[in-house]
Amino acid sequence: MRKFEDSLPLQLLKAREATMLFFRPLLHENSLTEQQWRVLRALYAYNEMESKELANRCCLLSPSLTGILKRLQQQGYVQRRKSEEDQRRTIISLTDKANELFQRLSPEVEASYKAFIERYSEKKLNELMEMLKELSELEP
Amino acid sequence: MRKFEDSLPLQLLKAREATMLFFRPLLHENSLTEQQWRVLRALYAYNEMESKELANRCCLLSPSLTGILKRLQQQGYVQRRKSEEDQRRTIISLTDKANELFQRLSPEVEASYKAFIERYSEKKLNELMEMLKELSELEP
DNA sequence: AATAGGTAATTAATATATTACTAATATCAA
DNA sequence: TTGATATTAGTAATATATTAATTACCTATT
Repeated sequence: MRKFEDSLPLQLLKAREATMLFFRPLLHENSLTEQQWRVLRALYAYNEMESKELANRCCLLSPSLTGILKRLQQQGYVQRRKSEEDQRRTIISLTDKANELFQRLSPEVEASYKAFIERYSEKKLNELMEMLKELSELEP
Repeated sequence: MRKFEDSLPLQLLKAREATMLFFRPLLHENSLTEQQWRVLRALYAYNEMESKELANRCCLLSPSLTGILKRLQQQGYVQRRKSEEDQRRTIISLTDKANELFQRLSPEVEASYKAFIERYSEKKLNELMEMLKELSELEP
């Protein structure tokens, strides 16, 4: 059988862990989890979204998202409202407080990204991103 | 700021998710979680290991590993013993039952791997693995 | 021998992941 | 319009992730 270290899922996990070492301290300083930041970032990029679309974009399952949103709402970062057309749907958006947080943090996140690129190389990053995107779209 | 979808951690997550679609059904049929299988696989490859080394190889933190081992032990798949030289260390090994499970499953896992390669291409997989391994070794 | 400092594993507390299930609403065919 | 079916969000239960704190043991120094 394939060697243990030659498992693609394991290497994807390790690569992600190594990458997050560049960003985690910054998030941690601001009392944000990875997932919370992912949600804030998606909402900032798309203004507002239904819960389901948000989950898809953030690669989260809806029970996870429910809890994440509950805590983000408690901290005053997001608000929910029901869709007019379809009462099943919830629409999520950022508060002003969240927009301020985002604008304060985003330059630092970009700086971390820059530090990452200096260690890894921009060319390799672009190649890697291409391969990952192709892989993401694969279906069994 | 960088586009939301151009986040490397997000793409690593999505790529891993897409990859796991090829393997998860098989594990699920056998009532194993990803993490449990990762631990079994590492122990099969290295015969026995201290808890700390096992955690490192599997990319798990020790509190997670504690719970995973507890459940694997309850199901009769692993056994623990204290190290003779250093009473702080625990040495983990597979039971016969686990070795049998592993030998029964590994051909099916390899078959899933083959199915994956047919959809993604072996050449790309090798290139991707190289880039991931290099990334894994990166330090901030 | 006694103590200070370090390490390995675990526990505690909280956040998230995963699967199964439920409640409410929407859609569509009969 | 009703009744079967599908969809969305959420709940419940269990497994794992994460950080902090604890316990037991080791090591070196005094």
